[in-house]
Amino acid sequence: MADQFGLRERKKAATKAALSQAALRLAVEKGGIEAVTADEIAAEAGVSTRTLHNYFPSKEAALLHDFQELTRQLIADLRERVRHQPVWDALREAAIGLRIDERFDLQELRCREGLIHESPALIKEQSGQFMVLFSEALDIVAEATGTSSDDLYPRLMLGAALLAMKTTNEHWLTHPGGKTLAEAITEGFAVFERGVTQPPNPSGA
Amino acid sequence: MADQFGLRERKKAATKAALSQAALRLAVEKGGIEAVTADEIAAEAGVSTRTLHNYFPSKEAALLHDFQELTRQLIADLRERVRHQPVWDALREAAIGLRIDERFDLQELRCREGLIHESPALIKEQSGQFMVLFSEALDIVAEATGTSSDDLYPRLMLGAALLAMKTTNEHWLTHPGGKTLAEAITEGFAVFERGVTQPPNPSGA
DNA sequence: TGCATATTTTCACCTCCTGCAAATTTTCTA
DNA sequence: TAGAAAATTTGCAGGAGGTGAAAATATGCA
Repeated sequence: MADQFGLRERKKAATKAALSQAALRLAVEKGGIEAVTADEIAAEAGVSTRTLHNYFPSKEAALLHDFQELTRQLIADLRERVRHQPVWDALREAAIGLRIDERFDLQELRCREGLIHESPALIKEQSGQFMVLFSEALDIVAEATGTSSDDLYPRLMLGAALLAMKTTNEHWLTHPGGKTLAEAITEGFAVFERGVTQPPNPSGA
Repeated sequence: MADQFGLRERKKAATKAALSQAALRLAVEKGGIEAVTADEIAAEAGVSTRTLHNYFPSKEAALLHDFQELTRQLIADLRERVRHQPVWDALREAAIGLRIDERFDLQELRCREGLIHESPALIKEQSGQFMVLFSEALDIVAEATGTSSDDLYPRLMLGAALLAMKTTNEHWLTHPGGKTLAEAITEGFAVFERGVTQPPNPSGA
């Protein structure tokens, strides 16, 4: 944990990013991650295959590196927010607070989204990461609501929040309808606030 | 599609079941699916390794065979129900209609649940299957609500329903609190009907 | 029964991923 | 700054997963 910004840590971060970029580049080029081997990705990034697997457990994980990073931030932010906010608000604002629209290249995100959508392996990897996120966040949510992580309610609430976040992000990315991402997320969460059986509000898509 | 009940089809179903059972048995025995090889499962079921992969793409898929079957039934049932029911009700009643509590051995389900919970590979496999289920059901939901499957709302509603189904099933299985499964599912769905920010009703867990 | 069809098996092959130890690089310290 | 100490990268070997193709076997039907 020390050395947060030492040269060593920065080089490692750079290598990770290079591997992730290489995976994305090659996958787009060849029309699917399954058409790319781990060897090719490593070569493209200028490291050995073994090094790729030192950083990532699989080529799919390499491609999803940014998401991994986002979940880390989400968890950290959430942990702070629940100290002075109702959990649901904390979840929504933490989702908005990621500022995906401002911090990432949308073209690149859309590429990745397309690749994921087409690849069973990537879908599984992403889903797996979401489950990890769910587990970690569940402890936070349960504690913040004074319930147990064994209870049904915190699971449903957290699940709804992650669902809203993922769904609205993807939808906004592929169907940008003049709204900002923050607005889209807010609307997505609102659906669960007023009850899913309530018809969507007039201004919503 | 012909020969629905021919000897051939029944033998294939039996082999599939045998493989699935073998996978479960061995995984429980060795304390995790990762401790079991595809070869062992095939041997236990009395077929060649290649045959295992003719039936299932992976040993994880073999272990989750029952769930695969359940999703097929859910889709079929849902397709019928939306013809004469509001979508949300159709989703809830289709979930209840699976009658998991009556048709499966609970001990066995709990074993599987435990194995899944412990294994990243199984979590991914199950999540992947859920995404397939989501895709197929989405077309049904979108059409039934007169919306497009590109729209945000049907995705959120369906997602909420699947989340409620999965979460309540798991919770009921591991924390049977005197309620029937149908009651538990109904309560899970109710959370999304009244809005997740509403406190759980007095009688709920 | 004997032919047509479907299933199972064998086999070769590629890729993924991990452990381990050697080699290399970076950092620290005297 | 030289050299020790620590961390990173690499090569290598090997187990396991998974697929294509063709041979072998089993099944269904006229």
